[in-house]
Order: sequence, then C-alpha cells, then structure tokens
Amino acid sequence: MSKRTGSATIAEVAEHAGVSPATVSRVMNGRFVGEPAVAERVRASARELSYSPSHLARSLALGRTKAVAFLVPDLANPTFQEMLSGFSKAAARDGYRALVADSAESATEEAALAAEIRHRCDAVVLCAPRMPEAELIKLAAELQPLVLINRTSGRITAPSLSIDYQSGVQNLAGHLYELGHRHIVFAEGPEESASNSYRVRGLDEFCRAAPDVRLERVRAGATIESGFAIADAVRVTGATAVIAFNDLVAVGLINGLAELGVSVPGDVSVTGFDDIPFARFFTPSLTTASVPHVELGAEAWLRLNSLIEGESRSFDLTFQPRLEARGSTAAPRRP
Amino acid sequence: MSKRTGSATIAEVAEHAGVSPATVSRVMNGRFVGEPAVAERVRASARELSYSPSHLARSLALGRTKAVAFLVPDLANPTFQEMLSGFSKAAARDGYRALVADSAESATEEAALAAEIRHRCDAVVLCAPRMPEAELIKLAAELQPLVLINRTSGRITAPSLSIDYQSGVQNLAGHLYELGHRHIVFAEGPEESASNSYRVRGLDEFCRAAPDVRLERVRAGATIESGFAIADAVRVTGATAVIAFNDLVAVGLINGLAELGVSVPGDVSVTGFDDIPFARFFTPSLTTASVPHVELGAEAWLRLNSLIEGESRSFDLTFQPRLEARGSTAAPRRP
DNA sequence: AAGCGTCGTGAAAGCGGTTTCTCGCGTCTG
DNA sequence: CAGACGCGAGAAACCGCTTTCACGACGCTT
Repeated sequence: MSKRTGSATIAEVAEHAGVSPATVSRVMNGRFVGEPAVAERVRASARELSYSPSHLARSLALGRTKAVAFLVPDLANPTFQEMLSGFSKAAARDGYRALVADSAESATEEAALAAEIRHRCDAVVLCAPRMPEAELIKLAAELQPLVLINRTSGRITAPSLSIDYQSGVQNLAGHLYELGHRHIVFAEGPEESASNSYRVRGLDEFCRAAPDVRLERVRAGATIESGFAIADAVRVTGATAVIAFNDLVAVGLINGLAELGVSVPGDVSVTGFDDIPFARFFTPSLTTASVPHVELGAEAWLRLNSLIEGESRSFDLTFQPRLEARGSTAAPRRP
Repeated sequence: MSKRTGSATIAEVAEHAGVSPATVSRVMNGRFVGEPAVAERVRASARELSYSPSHLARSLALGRTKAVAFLVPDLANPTFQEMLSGFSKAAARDGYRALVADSAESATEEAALAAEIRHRCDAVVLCAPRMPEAELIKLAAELQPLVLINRTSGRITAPSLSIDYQSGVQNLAGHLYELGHRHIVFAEGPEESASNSYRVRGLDEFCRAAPDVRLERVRAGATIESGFAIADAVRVTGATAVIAFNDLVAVGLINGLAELGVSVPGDVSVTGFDDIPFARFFTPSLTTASVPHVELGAEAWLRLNSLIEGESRSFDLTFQPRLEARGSTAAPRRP
C-alpha cells in the first residue's frame, strides 16, 4: 500500500462520515438530494481528510477525461505557441486541460504519437503540416473527435481550421506589385509542408494574372537560421523583393542581407507571414500577412468542444490573413 | 453502451484469442513467459481488433499516469513558452506527456488550479512568481513530487530551479556603469512578482557598492505594452540608461521612446532581461542578460523525473544569466 | 510409481470512482 | 387502518487494466 499524497479515497471519506461511497460521490457531484445534514456531514469529512476525488478514477468511470491533446510539429515556433496559448485558455474556460505534444523530433512516428496521446484524452487537435495525406486520412479515423489545423481534405470527416495562405500570399504579392516590383523571390518553406504548397499555388496564380512578374523560388525553411542562410542566394537573383515563407525567415533574411550590405527596404523589399507579436517591432517593421493565431487556437477549442458534446458537425473555417503593410517594403530603387 | 473509437477492450481481445485478460495484459507488456504460440495469437487478435490499451485504466491500475503538469502564469509569454518547449521535449524522451495550465486569468485560484491539475498526473512543475509565500508553502506539501521554478524557500521541501536575477541585474548595471552611466532607471515588473524583488534587491546592492549611481524606479510590468506606456515617465527622469524588467518591456520602451524622438542608445541606453530568441534581431539589438530557458525547462524535467523515480532529493540549481552586450547600450552622450 | 517442483495460465481482487437498482421506511390516501 | 407511493441511502456492478495467488498438468527424482 503506497501512501497517497494527502488525498484520501472516497471509501475512507464514506467510512469517516458513516455513509456509503455512493452518497459521498453524490454529494461531491451535487447530485445529492437527501437530508442536508448528511450532505454536510460528508462535506465535513471530506474537508477533514482533505479529500479530493481521483481524476483518474472519475475519468475511467465517466468515460471522459476532460483533457484534450494539442499536437504541433514544433513547440518552439511562436506560431504554434500562440495557437496553443489561445487553445489552452479557451479549453480551460470549459474545464478542460490541454495535453501538449511536439512531434518535432520524429516525423515518422507522428501518427503513433497522435494515437498514443489520443488515448489519454477526449479529443485532439492535430497540426501536422508535413504528414502525407494518405497517412492523415487513415489516422483521422481513429483520432476522432478531431480538429485539423491547416489541412483540409474532402476525404476526412473532421472540421478543419485553416489559414488562407493562398490569398495571403497573393495579397503580399499584390502589395509588392503595386509598389512596382516585377522581379520577386519566394523564399520557400520546408519541402513537405502543406502550407508551403498553398503559397506556391497562390503565387503561381498571381503570376498568371500578372505575366510581367518574374518569380523565382529559393528554398529556405521555417526558421530564422534558414532565412539567414539564403541571403546570398537571394541577392544573386537580382530580385527587388522577397516574399519569405514566414516572419522568422523574413527576419533571418533581413539580417543576412544586412551582413551583405543589402538594405531593406532600400535595396530589397521583404515580406513575412504570420504577423508574430514582434513583427511590428523589428526595424524595419515587418510587412506581413497577419494571421490571428490566438483566435485560431480558441476557435479550435470551440469546434472540438462541439464535437465532444456530440453537436452536429461544424463547418470548416478559413481565416483570411490581413495584409499589414509596414516598413520592410517600399518601391524598388529606380534602375 | 457507447461505441468506442476503434479500440477494443482487453476482454474482447482475450476472448477473441481464447485466453484470459491476464494473458493479454502480460503479452502487451512484454511480461509474458509462456508458449510463444499463445503470445503470437494474442498479438494477432490485438492487431485484428486494432486494440490499444486504455491509458486511463492502466494509469488507474498502475497508480501512475506518465503525465506531468507544467503550470505557468502566462502561456503567452515567450519566456514560459521556451521553458515549456524544453520541458515537454525532455519529458517526451522519457515517455511522459506534459499537461499545461495557464494561471493567467485567476491569480486567486492558482492554488486550486494547481491542486486540480496535480490530480491528473504524476508530478508538477510550478512556476508561480506571484503566489504569496505562505500559500506556496501550504500548497507545496500537497503537490509533491514538485519542482519549483524561480521560487526558493528553506521551508519548502521541493527542488527549485532558479535564475539568479540578482546577479543578472547586477551584471547589467555593471555594464552600464562601465559605459559611464550614473543615472539609471529600473523599469519594474509586476508588483507582486518575486523575480522583480530579486532584481530590486540586486540593484540596491549594486547601488551600495557604487554610491555615485542614482537609481530610480518606474513601475512598468512584464509586457511590451507596459514598456511602451512608461516611455514618457522614463524620459522625464532624465536618466541616461534604463534597466528594463525583461526583454518585452525593453522592446516596448524602445519603441515608446522612439515615438518621443528619444533614440536608443544615442540618448538613452536600454537593457532587457531573458534574451528571448528575437532579442538579437531588434534594432538596436538588445543588450540583455541571457537566460537558458529551454535548458531550464529540460532540467526541470530531469529533476522531476528523479523525484518520480524516488531518487534522493536533488539539490537546487541556479542558472547564472550571461551578459549579452549588444547594440541597445552605449556610453552616455557627453552632457 | 509416488511425490515434488516447475511451468503456463486463469480467476479474482483491486485501482477509485459512478450509477443503476433495490430496499426499507415514513407518509398520504381511500 | 391497510396499501400504495415516494424518498433517502446503500449494495453491487461496472469502467479497463494489472497483478497476486492458486491451480492443474507435466516432468523429474528416487
């Protein structure tokens, strides 16, 4: 018999109060309808033994844990941190706790990780931008209730919350176009990233509509370092503007360019994506497509909660990024 | 009988394989020693029924959940996000999941929140800078195994991981002193914050050693906004340097000062604290005291794991911030 | 060939709650 | 005044898994 940490069992409380465990349970859950004196006696005993019910046992009996998982590819990324923050707060308001998991290290075990964590809670929010579609489809079936972030598919019966990267990136391109840029580099994100291909698609479409634009692609990644690393590659293209995969890449790139003596936006304009909280505080302040990540996280909870409550399947929601024209973009230098 | 999500129960697998639940359990846990044919039959059944054990039930039977809580005052703060990231990754390596909770909204219910979440897992990391010591002491007793962050107390028997704010702030003050600053403002953090009082203590000590320094205190907070808001109050002091509570306050302040036409570090030097990932990317880059938050989070897990494993109580650990002299500080303008 | 280990497996008792079902008792009604 | 009814509370089953204990069968020794 291991000593428990201060909390007695329901049986002990029951004995102490001279009632049955059933009665204690009812009192603790507000389902008690008998004599007030009994209820008070139970409460007194509970207090005296500093009883608090085992969440585990309750969960098992009730079949619900009041916990939900939030699975992201990289907890170190501010974007996901914001979502998590919004999600966790929203869930807490309904008495749910968030279980976090970071699939960073093991892209291959992502599915297994999701399944494992799903077994610990009532539902899961899955943000797996790099998971192959086939795998995702199979996984989605066993994960429900499930909300997807940034992955839609007609073949998955789970609500998804997405960001319209396609239109966001078009807004940025349009902004640069209006400023007069005709030679633009897209600093691509991770190769397998779904959200990267949306951006590519958006830019391709933009180019079709604006044939006088010359678009090049340079592979970067999703981090500051990856942005920093491509500075030279960007410079040699001779482009007058860069659409970076996200704000991190943009920041890294701007710093990399600075080291090469290329000034932003004087020599080259740079845009980011996401509008991380610091975006406006860099110098130059970052022109970017603003995405309400915190709100998205909160909305993810609402969707998930509906599912948990068994409400009719809610529809997908797509957030439109808002163009934030700031200091990192300007008209190109006259040739 | 509610339909379960794909996963059968151990009893169903047992029946399907024509064995007892006990055998299934043993096979699933690698404790099976009997005929290999039986084990294979069980595994086949498990596969066929796509069985995966209920984590809940296991936890209840085993008395351990393989989950640990991480309680922070504000998940939106990059500092805590970094810690969480380090913590979560480290815990995952040992098969543990992190349960996060954000006490932001309810300082008063922080203790209750901690107790509640503690019941869902095996241990807890508590970061409660504003909790009154008396309350903390009482709470610590019921929370164990427990690791504290940034709170030490001889009267609490839990290991704690701390940052030596006192010496960190002294390094910053020393740096400013060497540059020639003699009139310094400390932009204070939240009133009840324990880490704020360490900083105050450190600065007081510094001033005793350097009587020619004039130190003033201006109440800010812990956010960018609060830094922005005190720009004018700082300016009217006429001080030549500001030690901000943290990097966020510093960034806000620098921007606020810029709006007033005060340049950093030309007119006023500003230091931050924490060295958030973006600190070096601001303009001017932020002179700050660098704190290894990710490492701290990881170390928190190691400590907690030791406690869970019942190893002898580990000692407290204090991280020494490292002075990062960057662009936001310079010699004061000649009068 | 009888006795004694050993080995492989199952039965059953938890883990700590919830909930249905039941039962005893007091009260209202005809 | 007897029977129905309602109400308060307990007994027991159950949630799904682990683990101790027991037991039957087999093989070994003498």
